[in-house]
Amino acid sequence: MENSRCENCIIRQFNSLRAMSKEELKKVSDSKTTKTIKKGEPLFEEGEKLNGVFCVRNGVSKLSKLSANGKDQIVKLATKGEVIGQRSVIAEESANLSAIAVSDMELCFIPKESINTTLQSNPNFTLEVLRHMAHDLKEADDVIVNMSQKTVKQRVAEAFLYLKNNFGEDEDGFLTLTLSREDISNVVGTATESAIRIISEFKKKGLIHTSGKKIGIQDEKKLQELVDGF
Amino acid sequence: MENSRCENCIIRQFNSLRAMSKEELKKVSDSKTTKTIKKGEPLFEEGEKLNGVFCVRNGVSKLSKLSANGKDQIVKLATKGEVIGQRSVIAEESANLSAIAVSDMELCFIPKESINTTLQSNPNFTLEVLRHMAHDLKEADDVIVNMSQKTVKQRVAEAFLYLKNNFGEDEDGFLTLTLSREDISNVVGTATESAIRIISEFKKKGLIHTSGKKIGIQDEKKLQELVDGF
DNA sequence: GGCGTACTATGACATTTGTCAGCTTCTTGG
DNA sequence: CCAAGAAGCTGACAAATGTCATAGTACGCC
Repeated sequence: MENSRCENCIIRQFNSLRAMSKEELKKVSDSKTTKTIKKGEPLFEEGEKLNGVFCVRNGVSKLSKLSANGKDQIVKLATKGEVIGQRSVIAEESANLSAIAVSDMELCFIPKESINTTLQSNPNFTLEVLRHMAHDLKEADDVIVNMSQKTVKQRVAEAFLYLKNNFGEDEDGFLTLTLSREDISNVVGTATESAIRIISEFKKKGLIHTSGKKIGIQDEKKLQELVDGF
Repeated sequence: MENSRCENCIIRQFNSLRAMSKEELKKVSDSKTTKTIKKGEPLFEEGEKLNGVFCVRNGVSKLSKLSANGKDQIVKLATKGEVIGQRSVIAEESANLSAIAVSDMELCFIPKESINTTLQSNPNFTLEVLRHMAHDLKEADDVIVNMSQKTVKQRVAEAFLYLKNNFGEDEDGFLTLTLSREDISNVVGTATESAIRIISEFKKKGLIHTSGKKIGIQDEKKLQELVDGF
């Protein structure tokens, strides 16, 4: 694959790898491998030992955890530029979450040795990773509050706005990232039927429009008001 | 206060400060101040700019966030040995959560300059902080799953087991950390009345016993079964 | 082009949880 | 020691959400 040297990779600008030195990047680039993962296939599963991290070049992965009642809860959606699996590698634990592609993906796999060596020697890189993790932690705290204090309807509305802000819309005004109804319900933390019902309601009220699985936002303002509790 | 030099502080063994060098600790110790906070008083409030971090020597603080519906959600309980506020200092953001003492507290305030200097120069320290944050992030992810997939009853049961495992019991078999019913409901993410009702039910079923606000665990096994969904 | 499977949709109903109202019991300050 | 406010408790009811059943729809595969 051309242009596949980390030193030249634009993606890198968006994640902590930008704090690496030229030499460190060179080593990473030599040790990395490129992977293609099809929609629906796993990058890794909960409980698995990770031998490195994944840097997303293209596509989207859901990070989810199976709960006792047999339902998956999607904790995060990771996209272009994000690094997946760093938490487990840093804590030297097996994966707490499963990572499954929700669209075809292209990613680089970086062995943990490259990461660990740099973590121990380059404080700038470590600090950069730390800042990213601090950000993730804040987001996780916010999700906790939303989950426990907002209604399902509010969370569905919020999910749509999130999808628009983070993945954008296509030329026809539909959300670029199309999730199945089940995935939506797993993001929101509710039964699939409940999510579908709310989608129908939003459609009737003119807040969104749909075409097959695709969803488009029609009245962003009202959706936002709903999220904020009027 | 005697024995108040960081170099001699036992508390330090439990948190990332243990990765500091002798000289760094000396500087921290010279710049730190000791504070006493009474039960119910805030360490800081959501949105406030933090000029440093708090190292807990004694007592417990709740970290919570106010949601749009006017209810507090308690995201974490921090106790002896834990460092509060590091996320905000590292991300250079204002506090995302409020910290309020749930028992009388004794803590050290460490100005952010001491922290930031060490973060930039001592990779061991940075890595140690990173590991702690990775652990917090995992816990937060687990809370998200619990919040969205478990019933209120399961979460209440889990909260009691958590309180026992993390704060212990007194000689009479009551949980050492006594929370108000409202705080319990804010941990669990439910209405106060719902929490009270479930406490009554657990009492009737012989899972717990109470005396005033104090709660004691009677049948840990059954509580655990409840959490796991029978 | 049609068949089968998986996804979407909707109704009916059960269960869980929240809200409001009123009462009781602590706790605290004067 | 008493008064008053806060916290705990309970019932009745409403609202939100989950579950089960069933039917329609899309889509890949042969």
